[in-house]
Amino acid sequence: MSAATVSRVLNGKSEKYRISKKTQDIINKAAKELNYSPNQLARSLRLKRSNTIAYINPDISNPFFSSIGKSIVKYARASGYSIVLCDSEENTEMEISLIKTMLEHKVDGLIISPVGLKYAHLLELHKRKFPIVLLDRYFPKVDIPYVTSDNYQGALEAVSLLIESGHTCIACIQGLKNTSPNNDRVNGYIDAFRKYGLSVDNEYIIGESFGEENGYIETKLLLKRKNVPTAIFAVSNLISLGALRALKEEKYMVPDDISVISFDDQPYSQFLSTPMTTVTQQSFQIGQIAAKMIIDQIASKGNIEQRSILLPTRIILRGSVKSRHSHKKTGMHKI
Amino acid sequence: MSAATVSRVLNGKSEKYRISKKTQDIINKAAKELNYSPNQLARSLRLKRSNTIAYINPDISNPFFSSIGKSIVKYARASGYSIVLCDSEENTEMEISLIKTMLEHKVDGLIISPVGLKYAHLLELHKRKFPIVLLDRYFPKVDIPYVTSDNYQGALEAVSLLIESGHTCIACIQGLKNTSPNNDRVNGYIDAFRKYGLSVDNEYIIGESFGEENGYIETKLLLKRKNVPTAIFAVSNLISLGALRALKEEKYMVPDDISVISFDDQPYSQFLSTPMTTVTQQSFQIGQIAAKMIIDQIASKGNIEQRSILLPTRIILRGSVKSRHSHKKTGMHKI
DNA sequence: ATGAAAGCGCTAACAG
DNA sequence: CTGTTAGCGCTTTCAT
Repeated sequence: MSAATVSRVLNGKSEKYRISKKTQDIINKAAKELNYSPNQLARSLRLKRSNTIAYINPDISNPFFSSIGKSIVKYARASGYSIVLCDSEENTEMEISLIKTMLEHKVDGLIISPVGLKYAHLLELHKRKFPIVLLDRYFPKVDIPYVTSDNYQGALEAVSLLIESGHTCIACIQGLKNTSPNNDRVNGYIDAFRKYGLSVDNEYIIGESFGEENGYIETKLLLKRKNVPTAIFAVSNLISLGALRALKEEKYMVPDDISVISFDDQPYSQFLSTPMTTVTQQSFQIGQIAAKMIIDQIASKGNIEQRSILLPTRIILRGSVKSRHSHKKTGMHKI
Repeated sequence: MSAATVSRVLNGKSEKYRISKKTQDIINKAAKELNYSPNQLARSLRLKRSNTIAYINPDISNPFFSSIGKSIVKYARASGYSIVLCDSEENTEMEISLIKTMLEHKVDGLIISPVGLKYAHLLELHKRKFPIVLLDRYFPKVDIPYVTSDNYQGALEAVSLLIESGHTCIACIQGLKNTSPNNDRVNGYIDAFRKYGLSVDNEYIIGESFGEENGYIETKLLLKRKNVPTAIFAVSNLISLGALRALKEEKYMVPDDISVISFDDQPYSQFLSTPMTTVTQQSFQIGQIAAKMIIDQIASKGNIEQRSILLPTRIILRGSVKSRHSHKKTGMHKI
C-alpha cells in the first residue's frame, strides 16, 4: 500500500477515488492494529489550514471570560475546530506577542477580547482578510466585526434605577479607561444623569482597572471624602467585590448606608451578604455567536461582509439598592 | 543567502556557525522588512518538538481550574512553552478524544486534571515515557506523578471543626464518586467521626457531582428528611453555592439553622450572606509546580523519576459554622 | 483502482 | 563562513 492510498482511505475519500473495498479493509485494519494517528503538524503544513482557532482574552481566571471561553470551545468543537485559549494579562504587548505566536502556529482565525487600547495590529490582520472577530471589546469607527453586549444601554438602565430610587450622588468606579465596555458604561452613567436633568460631577467617576484591587482602593478613598456618595455603580463584577471588601472594612452596610449596583451577574451574586442587583450579560450567546462568525469568515476566506452584533443586557433586581424616597428598598427581596 | 544561513541567524546560532556580522545584518534587516515570521508547524515537524504543553481539565469555567490554568500558562510561558487549555466537560470519552488530538498535534507534554474514573489511557502514555503530570486528581497505586492538595487532611480538619463545635449529624455532599479528591475528602469526613469515637451514618454521605446543581438537589432532599442535619460539609465551592440556593429557598438560615463548611475558597467567599468557612487550596502553587514538573520531564525525555507532591490546605474561619455548645459561633467574625 | 513524485517550510549534517 | 542536500509526514496531481 502506498502512502497515497492510505491517506485517501483514512480521510474518507475512498468513494471519490473508487478504492476497492478490499484495500479499504486492509488499510483500516492495519491502522487500528498499529494504533496509527496522523501527524496534524504535517497535515496542516501541507493543507495550509489547521482547523484551529485562537481565543485571546485579558484574563482567563475572570469567570466572565472563562465561561465565554467555554462556550466558544463547545461550539467550535461541534464544527470540527479546536480552540486554543490564551491569556494576555490585560497587557497590549503580551497580546501582540500572543497574536504573533498564534499566526506562526497557523491558526485559521482569531477571536479576541483585546486589551482594547490599541488596534493597529488587529486592523492590519483584518485588512489582510485574516479571519478575526472581536468579543466584548471593540473599537468604535474601526471596521472589524465584533460581538458584545449593549453596555451603554445596560449602564443607562442601571444608573437610571439608582436615580429613580432617589440617589443623586452616585460614584462610578470604572475599569480600564478608553476601552469600549468601559467607555460605553461610563457614557451610560453620564447620560442617565442627563436624562433626568441632573449634572454629572466628574469627581465621582473614578478608577482605572476591571480588577478587584481597583474596586477596593477607590471605595476606600471614596469613603474618606467629605461627601460620601449614597450609591456606587461598579463597572465589573470584580470591582464590586473589591468595593464590598472596602465597605465591610469601613463598616458601611449595603444597602442601608450605601447602595451598590454592579455589571456582570455571577452564580454567587444572589448569595452575597446583601444579594447584589446586577446587569447581566448573555455570555454564553456571545461566545457562540463569535465562534459562528469566525467559522463563517474562515469558510469564506475572509471575503464575507460581517455585521457586528450587540446583545441586550438585563437588570436583575435584588437587594443592594435602597430607595431614598420612602423607606422601602428597591428590589425584589433581601434575605 | 541560502535558507540554511537565514535559519541559523534567525535562531541565534550566528556565533556557533561564525556567521559574518555583515551577513547577519543583511538577514536581520531583510527579515524585518519582509515582516518575516517563521512557520512553527514546519519547524515543529522538523524538530519533533513543538514547545507546547496541553492542560486538560474537566471544566475551564470553574474558577478553581481557570486560576490553576492561569498559573500554568504564566510559568510555562516564562520557560518558553505555550499552553493549550482544553475542557473535557467532566467526561472521560471527551478526555480521551482531547488527548488523542493533542498527541496528533505533537504537544511535548500533558498536564491533566483527569475526570478521574479511568486511567488506562494515561498510564499507557506514562509507560511510553510520554511526559505527563496529573493535577488535582490522581490514581492511588498508579504510578503517574501528580500534584494535588492534601484533601484527606483538609476534610479531616474541616469535619473535626464541625464535631468539636458540637455537631454530630453532619451531611457530606460529595462530588464525582471514585475520583481522588472526592474519595480523599469523604475519607477525611469518615475518619473525623472515627477520631471522636462517633459512628458514621452512610445515609448522610450523598451527592454525585462537583457542580452547583448537585449541591442544590441534595440539599433540597436533605431538608425534607426526618432528621435534618445540623451541618453540611460541601466537598466543592460549586456544591456549597447550590446548597446555599436550596437553603435560601427553604428559608434555612446559616449558621443559625444549619452550619456549612466548604472546600475551595473563592474571592467572594467572605462576602456571602454569611461569610463561608472554607478549606482553601494553594491553587497558584499547584499550577506552578505542575508546570515545573512537566518541563523537567520534557527536558529529561521522560527519564526522570518524579515524586508526587501533596500540598497542605488551610481552614479559613468565618461565620458559617455555629457552635452548639454555648451560644456563640465558631469563627472569627460574621458581618 | 493505485502508485510515484513533488512540495508544504523548516533545520541539521555534511561539504567546502 | 556559507551553501547543498535530505527529510520531517502528509496530500494531491499526474500517470498508468
